[in-house]
Amino acid sequence: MDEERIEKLREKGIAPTIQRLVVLQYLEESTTHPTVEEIYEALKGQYPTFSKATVYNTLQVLTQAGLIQELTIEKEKAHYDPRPDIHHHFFCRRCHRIYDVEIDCSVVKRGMVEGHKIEMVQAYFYGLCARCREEGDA
Amino acid sequence: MDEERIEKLREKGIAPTIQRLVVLQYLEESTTHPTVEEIYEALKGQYPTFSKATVYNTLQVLTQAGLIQELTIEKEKAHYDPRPDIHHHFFCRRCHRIYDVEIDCSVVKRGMVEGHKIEMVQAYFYGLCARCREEGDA
DNA sequence: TTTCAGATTTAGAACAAATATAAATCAAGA
DNA sequence: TCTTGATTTATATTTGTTCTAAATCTGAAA
Repeated sequence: MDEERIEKLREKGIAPTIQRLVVLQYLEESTTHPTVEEIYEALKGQYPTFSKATVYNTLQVLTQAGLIQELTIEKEKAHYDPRPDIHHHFFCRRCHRIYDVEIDCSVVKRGMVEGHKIEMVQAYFYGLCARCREEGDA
Repeated sequence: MDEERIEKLREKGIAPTIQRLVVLQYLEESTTHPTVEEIYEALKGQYPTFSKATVYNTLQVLTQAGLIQELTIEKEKAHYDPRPDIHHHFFCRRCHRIYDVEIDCSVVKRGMVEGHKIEMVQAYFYGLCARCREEGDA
């Protein structure tokens, strides 16, 4: 069950502690791009002594290892995405949902822009999502 | 001299106070995408009672009016760009300079992605800039 | 087993950017 | 000149994040 995740961490030289496995699992099973707060709130029930500092530590370790990625789509707080590969995101100003968005960008593929070497990309679209557009107006 | 800027603010219904004109002028004459701190430090000398709160207020007013734009390219602090139109940015991990980047993106032009209506776009490239690449290695 | 060393977790303090508040100041019209 | 509303200002507060140091865990060595 956790075997895959354990292996994933081991490959990156990260000790597969319970806390790390639990955070990674939660993130992998989520589709909402949760914040630290949301992850912490969701998990503290199951693991009484679970600390918010651990969530911060773990997300940093996983991000640096390239297993997940951090989104700064909201100025106030970071969101986390279980997919580490380059893809884009849409933020709905009405419902605040964050959607993955697949765009085939030649600049990204080339890995260069105006002489600068691209190592990472974050592209954020803001507006009204399909769901909210159907529901109400504005 | 300030006539243009005064007119710019008036058109948006913003009272052209000295503080606002000064912040806008500083931003328009800069190419570094400065932070609140940098703007405040640069201007407080000339205007003794100038307050950091005013910088925050002013940048918010100008951003909402669509006269400038806010960049969340660094997680810790916001940067400001005198150009309100959609264009992209490159952040150098070595020198921390922020470059404007012009990309002709069909998705942006279309104004839609996967059914979502795009109202704003922020695209950030991270890596090693041309200047730093020439200089040293890594 | 027991001991030890290093890594990890934890709680809480500290920090920094940003926002909120409330008083002071300013500007324009009556 | 007076009044009113907007703006600025200094300061307090909030909030997400990082830092710190003690506690805990884990695995290897004795």
